[in-house]
Amino acid sequence: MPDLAIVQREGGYARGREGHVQILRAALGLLVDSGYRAMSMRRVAEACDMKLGNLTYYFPTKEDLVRELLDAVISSYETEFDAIVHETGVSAEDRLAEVCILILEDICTKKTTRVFPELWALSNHDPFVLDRVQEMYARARVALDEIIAEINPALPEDERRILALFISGSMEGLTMFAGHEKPFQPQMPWLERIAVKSFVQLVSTIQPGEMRS
Amino acid sequence: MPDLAIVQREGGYARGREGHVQILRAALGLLVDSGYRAMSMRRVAEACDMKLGNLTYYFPTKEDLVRELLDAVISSYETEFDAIVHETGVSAEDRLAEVCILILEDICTKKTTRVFPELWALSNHDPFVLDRVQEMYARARVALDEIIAEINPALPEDERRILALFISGSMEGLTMFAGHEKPFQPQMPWLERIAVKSFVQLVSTIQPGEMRS
Amino acid sequence: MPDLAIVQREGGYARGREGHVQILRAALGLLVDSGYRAMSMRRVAEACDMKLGNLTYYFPTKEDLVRELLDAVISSYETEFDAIVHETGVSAEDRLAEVCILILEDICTKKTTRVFPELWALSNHDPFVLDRVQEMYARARVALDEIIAEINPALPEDERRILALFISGSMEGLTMFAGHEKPFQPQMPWLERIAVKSFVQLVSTIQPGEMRS
Amino acid sequence: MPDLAIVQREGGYARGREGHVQILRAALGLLVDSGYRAMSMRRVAEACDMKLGNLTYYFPTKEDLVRELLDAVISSYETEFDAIVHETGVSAEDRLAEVCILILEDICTKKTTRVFPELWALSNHDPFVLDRVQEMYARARVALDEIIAEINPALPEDERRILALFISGSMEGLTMFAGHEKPFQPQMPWLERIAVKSFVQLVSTIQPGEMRS
DNA sequence: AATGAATGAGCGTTCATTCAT
DNA sequence: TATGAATGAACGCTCATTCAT
Repeated sequence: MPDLAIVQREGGYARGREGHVQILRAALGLLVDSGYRAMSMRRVAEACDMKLGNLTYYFPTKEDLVRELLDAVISSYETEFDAIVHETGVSAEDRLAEVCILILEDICTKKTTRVFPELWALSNHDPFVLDRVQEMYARARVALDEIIAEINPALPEDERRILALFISGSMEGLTMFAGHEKPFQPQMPWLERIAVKSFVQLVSTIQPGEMRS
Repeated sequence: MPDLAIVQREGGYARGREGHVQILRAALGLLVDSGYRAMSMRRVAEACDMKLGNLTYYFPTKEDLVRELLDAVISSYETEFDAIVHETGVSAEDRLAEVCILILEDICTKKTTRVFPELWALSNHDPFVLDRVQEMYARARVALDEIIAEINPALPEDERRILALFISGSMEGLTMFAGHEKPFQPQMPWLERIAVKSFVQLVSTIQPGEMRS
Repeated sequence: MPDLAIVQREGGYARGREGHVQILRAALGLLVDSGYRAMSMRRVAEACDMKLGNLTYYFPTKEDLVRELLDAVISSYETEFDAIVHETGVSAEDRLAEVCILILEDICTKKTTRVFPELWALSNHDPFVLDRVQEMYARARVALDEIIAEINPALPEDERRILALFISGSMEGLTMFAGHEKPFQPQMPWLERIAVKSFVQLVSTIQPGEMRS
Repeated sequence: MPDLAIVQREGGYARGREGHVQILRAALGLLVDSGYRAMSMRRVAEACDMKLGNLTYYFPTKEDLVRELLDAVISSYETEFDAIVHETGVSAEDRLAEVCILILEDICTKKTTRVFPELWALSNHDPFVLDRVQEMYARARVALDEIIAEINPALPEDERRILALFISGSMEGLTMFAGHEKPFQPQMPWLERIAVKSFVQLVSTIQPGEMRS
């Protein structure tokens, strides 16, 4: 079962919190294993040995469940990203490599390969999902942004941000090709080296104003 | 309404041939505007002023409709890609730039931004969709592959292929950030220049065996 | 494919008659192999390589098809029964045995085992089917009736008829137990001997008025 | 409304238990009055003043409903048969007569006349129904078997069983002719006397090995 | 004779939701 | 907290039938 960053709810009974976690875990499991369509209230209830009626006690509507699940999933990624950032005594280039490899390894996990395409699809038609997902990526880019600033201090802030966006997006795009059970999963190590080389080169050589030319 | 590469049905009356494309167009319209979940047989029928019973005359099962739609959508991209490939009197670097810009512009269209995330999500749980989508990307990489071979002839075939995969994936990953109505859509021109610079640099400088190190 | 006594239709084109037979045969095949529910207009059309529209040219409504099929099936049994009746130089008892064995063997055929329960079920809610089926059985009892008269001439006509009914019904009742692919099909030879012994004994020993006692 | 041997559900509220039997009764009513085809989920729901959605709460699939109904119907016959068996101080012949008359009277009830032909038809294409129905008849033959053993102790077990099968099948076969609203229903009393005479005579006079000759 | 196209009704099933217990 | 019961809408699909071509 995938990890979840459960936001502790203030108040409520002990069992209540447990129930919440149990439900979110079951929902995520269904999402990962069988896709968003399979994540119905009934199946979630069944997956955590709970009757449908009780599930609606915890989450009165499906939207409630989806949003809380979204928060939990995204928070878990955000805390992950926040943890990476600052290492001392390591060159900025090496730290960039580290961050990239960390992200690309994560892409290969079943959870990430399965959940994110669902989120991208949902975000096309649900502004709430869109906001939440973009917010998460923004947080993920903070680390990249800082490293880029170290490597290429001459770059203005807005250009740095676009650069981080490009690097982040670049890696996300490999999900569909080299993610979990995807045809090029075995080639992920090669892709990692390509990515790192390419990103370091890019960040090092790009000139202020070059992308505006 | 988005374009579709409709395989003209031989035989039948004109009315029937019209019905066929009408349905596919309506289905695509729903997929683009409201997502895969909204693409129900009933709504498709309604969207083309047709009764449900008649829709099942054209497409006995939803799977039939989905597959034919998939074929039509993907074929339209494939013919697009095939058309680009060979231009004479232009440097390989410029042609790489052209191909990349073409793909990145396409990513910004509503159709592409909306359809592909749905396909990525579907392909996680539907082997047929996975196959068809990967097949399409393989065709799309042919052009990149040929250009890479020109720029960097020393590169062995398998490494060239991974390079093309990286470049293609890189661009796809920008869909969620700079695609139609996405927060960084206005920055797509910058991203294009970053991408082109980065890819040309990567292809030109990478050494045989480097990605295997 | 089961035999059918096709009533030649006067007039019409050559192909028309062929079509009729072809359809009835296909319908019977479906009825036998998959039951009445599977005998839909669509499946019948498909089973005889015909488009639905054309099937409705031959049989405008399903009722038409069912009734004509019923006529054809039942006629085939009636002609079978009519053929048996008169043999000379054979004792009445032996002829009774022969008729019974013939009927019991017929019960074991796939066609009879499968079709008749459907007819019995249909006849419960469709007076037309009821009439037609009972008419057929009446014809089948004629042979029995004549033989009974020979064996036990003292028996009044109405009692003879009930006797024939009992004997006929007795045998029909074995369909569900010893018919085609039924659990006691291998024991049918034993049942035949029991039946013959029992019926001969019954017909020989029953006294006029005894069943009215 | 016909009788049903309802297995009381443990647990649940009274409302729910009522709903359960209400549904089974309504389903049986439809089966008896209008045949299996009319026993649709929608009509069953309507027949017990229930919405379709609620019916599927009690019986998630139609198969569930059909099987439980089958169990209830067949159980009611089985308990009936089991109750008959042992009477003391009555000759075996008289008990045979009693059992036969009981069965033949039952055949004349609307429920039996209507339900069993449906089951016979269904059992041709549904192994579950076939098993359940044959199992019921096997239970029904136990009583006959014991009585036959008393009347003709010399008969080996396997021959006794076939004899019981013949007698049982004989009577079942009268359903279509003398059952409820069938053309010979008024003659059922005559048929009863014929049957009893015939069966007693058969059981008494048959010799071991005779049916194997 | 035969196909193509369309309708309207019904089927079994799944679903999110609500509310009484 | 938790279960049981109920609703109403939608789903994909099959069907008998009709009619233009």
